Amino acid sequence: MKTASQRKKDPELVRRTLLDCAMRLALEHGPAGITVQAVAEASGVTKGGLFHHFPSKQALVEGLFADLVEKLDADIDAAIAEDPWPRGSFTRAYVRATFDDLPQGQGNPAAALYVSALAEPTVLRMWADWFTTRLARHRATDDAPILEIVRMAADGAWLAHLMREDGAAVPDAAGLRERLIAMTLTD
Amino acid sequence: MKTASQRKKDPELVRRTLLDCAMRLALEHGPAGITVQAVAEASGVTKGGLFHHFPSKQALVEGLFADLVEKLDADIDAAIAEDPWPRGSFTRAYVRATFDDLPQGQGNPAAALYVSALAEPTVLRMWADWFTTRLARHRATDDAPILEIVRMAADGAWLAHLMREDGAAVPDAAGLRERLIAMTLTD
DNA sequence: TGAAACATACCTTTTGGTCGGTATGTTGTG
DNA sequence: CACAACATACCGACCAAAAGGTATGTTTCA
Repeated sequence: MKTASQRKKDPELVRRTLLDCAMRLALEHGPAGITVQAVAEASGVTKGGLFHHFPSKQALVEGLFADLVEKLDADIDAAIAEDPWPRGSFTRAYVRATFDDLPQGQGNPAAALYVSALAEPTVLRMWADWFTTRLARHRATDDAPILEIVRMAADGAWLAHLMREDGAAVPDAAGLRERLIAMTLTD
Repeated sequence: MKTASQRKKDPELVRRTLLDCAMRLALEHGPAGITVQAVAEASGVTKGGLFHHFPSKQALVEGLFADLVEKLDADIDAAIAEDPWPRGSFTRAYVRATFDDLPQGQGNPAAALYVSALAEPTVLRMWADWFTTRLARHRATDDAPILEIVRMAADGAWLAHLMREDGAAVPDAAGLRERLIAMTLTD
């Protein structure tokens, strides 16, 4: 059986390319930058090709969102698994997942998450649902008000990162990260 | 001289109505909801009328942003004036301005600020400029890392508020507010 | 009366989306 | 193994609607 990369047509790769380009466009030009034309063109595919993979633009945005959430989920779970201290483990993982993606040159999944969510009201509700679900799961270890503040500060961090049009990282992001993590341990 | 409210035609009021409706639409349907057609219609004015007040859509969004920033500036300055303690006074004012607008039924200026900024890249830069300017002005009193964290947490607060499609307030927003303000004083 | 404050009508481009066709695979059958 | 039969992946042209914007009226106030 040939691997996907050896075949001439590789729909899985095209799909991923479409999602990647959609994310790039969202980060570069805001939510309005996600147009089927632009995404298809950037992916080297025609509009018809795009609509073969995603039945509508909303499905595309939802697919992008699902993709990013999946990655975020994996990152968080991995970070929790490595954390020996139960209390605040989810909050620390959330902070780590947010900041680790931050300085990467062109791709900031956490920021793209919000940008895509703001593009479609449907996705905004999906985002809210993910949050409440995940919070409920870790209520036993991450219910303290201080931890909530830390998580909100992490959100504010990539928001600040969004405002820098040049890819310049937030000054002393690493120090900020450590400080936030430390706040989850002094409880 | 008649006051504005007594005259039949009141361009100043129309202008404000346009900006208010633009904000409402941005909060309800995201950045994409702010179209000249929708804004004009919601304001009881035709497109031509809107283009009389704002030469372009970008000018409208920039006007909305300027309006919100002006209000935010006033709120912050007022809060600082009432604050007897210099250290962290700006951060406390920022927290207060953010949270006081939060539970209001339909208008959340802080959230609208970001939503409008995301609509046009130009406005995003204006937003960043305002932030750096304001930060530079209060560097003497609000430069501590803890204060930065508090401000970022405030940003995260209205972000959480954005996700609740129903106007329901964030649970225990008041408690959160007090806790954040307390954090600026334990330095 | 003349300038400001609007309305009406129209234009261009872009938007998301459809539809028929074609090339490329995959699968079943002798 | 070969070859039909089918399914998948994609292209290209077209479409109706909505987008932002303009040009020319008509009304209202000072």
